[in-house]
Amino acid sequence: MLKAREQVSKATIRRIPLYYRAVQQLQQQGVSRIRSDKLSEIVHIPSATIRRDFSSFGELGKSGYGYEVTTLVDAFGKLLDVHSKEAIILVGVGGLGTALMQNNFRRNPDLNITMAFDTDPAKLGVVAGIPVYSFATLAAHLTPAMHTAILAVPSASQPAVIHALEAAGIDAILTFAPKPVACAPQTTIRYIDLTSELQSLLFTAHQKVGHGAIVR
Amino acid sequence: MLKAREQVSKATIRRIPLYYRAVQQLQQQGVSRIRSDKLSEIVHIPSATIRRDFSSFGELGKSGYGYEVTTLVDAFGKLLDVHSKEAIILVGVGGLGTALMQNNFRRNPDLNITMAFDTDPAKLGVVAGIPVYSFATLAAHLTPAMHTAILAVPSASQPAVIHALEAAGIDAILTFAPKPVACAPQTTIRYIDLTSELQSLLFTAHQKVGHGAIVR
DNA sequence: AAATGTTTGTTTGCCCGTTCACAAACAGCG
DNA sequence: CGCTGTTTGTGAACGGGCAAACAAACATTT
Ligand SMILES: NC(=O)c1ccc[n+]([C@@H]2O[C@H](COP(=O)([O-])OP(=O)(O)OC[C@H]3O[C@@H](n4cnc5c(N)ncnc54)[C@H](O)[C@@H]3O)[C@@H](O)[C@H]2O)c1
Ligand SMILES: NC(=O)c1ccc[n+]([C@@H]2O[C@H](COP(=O)([O-])OP(=O)(O)OC[C@H]3O[C@@H](n4cnc5c(N)ncnc54)[C@H](O)[C@@H]3O)[C@@H](O)[C@H]2O)c1
Repeated sequence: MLKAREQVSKATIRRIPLYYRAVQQLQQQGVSRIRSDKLSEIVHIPSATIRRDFSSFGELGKSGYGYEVTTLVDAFGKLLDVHSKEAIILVGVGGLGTALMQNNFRRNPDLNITMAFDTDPAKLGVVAGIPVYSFATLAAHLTPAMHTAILAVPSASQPAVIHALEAAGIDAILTFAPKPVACAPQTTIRYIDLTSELQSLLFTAHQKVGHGAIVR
Repeated sequence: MLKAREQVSKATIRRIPLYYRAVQQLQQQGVSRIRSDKLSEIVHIPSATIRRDFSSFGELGKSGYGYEVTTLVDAFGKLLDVHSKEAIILVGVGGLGTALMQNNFRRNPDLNITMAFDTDPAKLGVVAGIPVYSFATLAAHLTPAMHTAILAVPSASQPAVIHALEAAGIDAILTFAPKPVACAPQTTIRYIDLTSELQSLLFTAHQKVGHGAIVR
């Protein structure tokens, strides 16, 4: 059973999606049970860490046996709230935004970009089956059930866009523009900073004398 | 002066690009000196952390005065090896790959995608001024100076692609396909897992009762 | 030149996350 | 049913990074 809301560490939270993806794949392959050391080889995470992570959600496994795959799929699916579909909006239908719309997390039925917005009139219309509206009509198109936005706008536009999104009720934002923005207390922003990732990767790769590494 | 290669923590390394971007911007704005507490407001990193990070590269600042902006720009530029241009190759000219080529880190003159590869004959040619070659001709086009690759291929193709890249002398890889791959010891792989980022963002946003957060 | 005020670099303690290692719990089997 | 072998869940030790706080170092002012 799932534990009552205790305290799930941030590091663990970031690994849940990896676990979920792995056990889903196992289920599709017809594997019905899995041991922590075997799962470790698949996800490249130490088995001790896996067991500690899993135990923070309750007693999911059985000693001397392992974990029932369906138990894990159910548990993580519940945690990630897979069955209540997330209606995600996208702002900025440029190169990156278009790629995201075409892909649209198609492997994950719960994640769905349902509409997009742009200021450039040339971008309005339909892309990959998803409507693109004028950014000026943001408030008119949002429903109260929409909490989540992906941003692929230029850095310079970002503060104004975030401000408008917060006013429209969005409180979870994933953005590709690295400009730090002061946000409202209830808002969570995650930055994906591709340039920084590449630069720090190059730094570690150059600096490295010793052994190889997989960096997350 | 820059310290002899001591020990730079991984957490610090990930922040160098942020610092570099910030001080570059300050320089462009004509600001000639900056204090750690003022810089803190710009990059949203505590001033104590900033000073500790900076001090790991030597004594860059002056007490009772702050930091000379040009000193910082020089120091971080040297650290990130900004003046030796990195020739980066891209594999997988799909939606994401095309977006990366069009952008091509244009703000950073040192980062340059110089050629791309794909298996689909329809993708070959030139995109955004960058030649796209058949993936079968990878070895023929690479020069010994090329260490770095960005991957935007489907997860299923990834292991084979990484294997071929390693054989061709690539040892730093940034990839968007989340499938974990066992790599050679000298290779560094950084995964950008957009689906995981989004899912764990949703988890934290839902779980949150208290105050807002910026998550990196 | 001395006095004052400011800001750095670093020392210290703390917290979070990882890893080790083992007792307890269970499966499998005779 | 008892015995053996296996694997979990977790207490304990460890390590790394963060934040507070302060002495030393420098700028500035008188
Ligand atoms: N594509 C890359 O390789 C890459 C790499 C690093 C960082 N990024 C960052 O990702 C973001 C998007 O990149 P891109 O390549 O798609 O850029 P892009 O220029 O192709 O697209 C930006 C889009 O945002 C729209 N836009 C501008 N202001 C807007 C506003 N106020 N409201 C709504 N829409 C607005 C533009 O009309 C355009 O369609 C940028 O911040 C960029 O710095 C991209
Ligand atoms: N675009 C997104 O929103 C998004 C989101 C999450 C994850 N991803 C991941 O990023 C990666 C790329 O995404 P995309 O949307 O650009 O996919 P895409 O299907 O548009 O492009 C993939 C490209 O790789 C090429 N390719 C396939 N096998 C190859 C091989 N062996 N060697 C060289 N090239 C090969 C294909 O011809 C195609 O051009 C995928 O792994 C995807 O899972 C993308």
